[in-house]
Amino acid sequence: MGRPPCCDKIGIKKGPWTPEEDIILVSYIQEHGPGNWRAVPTNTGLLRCSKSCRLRWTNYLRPGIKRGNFTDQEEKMIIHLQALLGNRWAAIASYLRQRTDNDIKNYWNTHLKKKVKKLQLAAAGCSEDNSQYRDELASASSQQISRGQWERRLQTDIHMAKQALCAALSPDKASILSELKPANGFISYTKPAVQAPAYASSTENIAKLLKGWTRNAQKSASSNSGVTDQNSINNNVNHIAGAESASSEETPSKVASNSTAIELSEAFESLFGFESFDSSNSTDLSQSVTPESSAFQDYESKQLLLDPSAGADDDQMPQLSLLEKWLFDDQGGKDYLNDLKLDDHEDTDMF
DNA sequence: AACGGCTTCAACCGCCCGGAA
DNA sequence: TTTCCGGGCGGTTGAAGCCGT
Repeated sequence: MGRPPCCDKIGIKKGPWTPEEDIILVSYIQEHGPGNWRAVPTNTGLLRCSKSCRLRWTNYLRPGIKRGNFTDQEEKMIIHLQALLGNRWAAIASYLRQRTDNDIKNYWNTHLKKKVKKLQLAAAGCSEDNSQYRDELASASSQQISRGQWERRLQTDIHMAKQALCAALSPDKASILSELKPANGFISYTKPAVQAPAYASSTENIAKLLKGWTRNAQKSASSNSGVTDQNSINNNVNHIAGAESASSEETPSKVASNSTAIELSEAFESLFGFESFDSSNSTDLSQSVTPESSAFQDYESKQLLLDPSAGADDDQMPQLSLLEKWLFDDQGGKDYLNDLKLDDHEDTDMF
């Protein structure tokens, strides 16, 4: 039998993506959802390999991506996480929901690596005034302490999160639970107000591209014969934007979920000692901190992309989200902690 | 204005892992 | 059990932009 290869390498285009390709890809994912990347080039006619499509989506077009201008908190977070996890960029990215692993990796390589090196020199006795990051460096570089502290905080905060979830799911909150559960059987922790900007950011990305592209196209109109129909593309973008705004409509279940989502997010927010990195999303659990919740959000995002009203058939859908399963599954939590447990530690005074 | 070195970051490459056949 | 493939990940590359001379 055997499946056909991922891409036949013949006629596969490489290099920068054009706005037209972006729109085709976004339109396709808008309709079918992310995943099954192998089918994307075939179904869209894009002369790209499936990997390239996936990367373009995950690193650039995916909704909710924040680009450039890393905040101090994000910087500190990355420094901490890099010290803790090493170059596991995907793991680090899962704690910074608006950043991609590629973005973080690039930022580390171009900015933070130098900065940390510089600060290590400073900490070693140079007179240069780097007080802003000196403490940061000290905690990040003293890994024996920080790892232990992190682990303890994780354990405590996971416990807090579990308590919050148990409280939310306890019988006397059954009504909340039932309201929490959207038609597809998944509990939505996502504040509805957040979805719209998330999708919008994708549109904005493309709009920005188009803006630049329009200018470039005037310069080199003859060089690219396949991208002359600006109106159709604009229409396409408008169509996408329209679909996005439609998907952002507040549903009763989502509105009902807000209070519990906030309650849960407070537990999660403490996970790393400071609040959500984007103040506009400070209570958005979907911006929260675990790889598991990341997976959950990806799934939820997919569901929304596929069909905002999808999943009316409860019987065919899992009753617990990945996040819930993780929170309820002690072993899973232990495994996760074991992953983080890089060495023994003696510190005891964190809590 | 022209040139060369430096920096940034999107995209590619190659490896690995898990699941399906 | 083995093989194959899709997807994910980290490392690397190279084009484009920036900056100093």
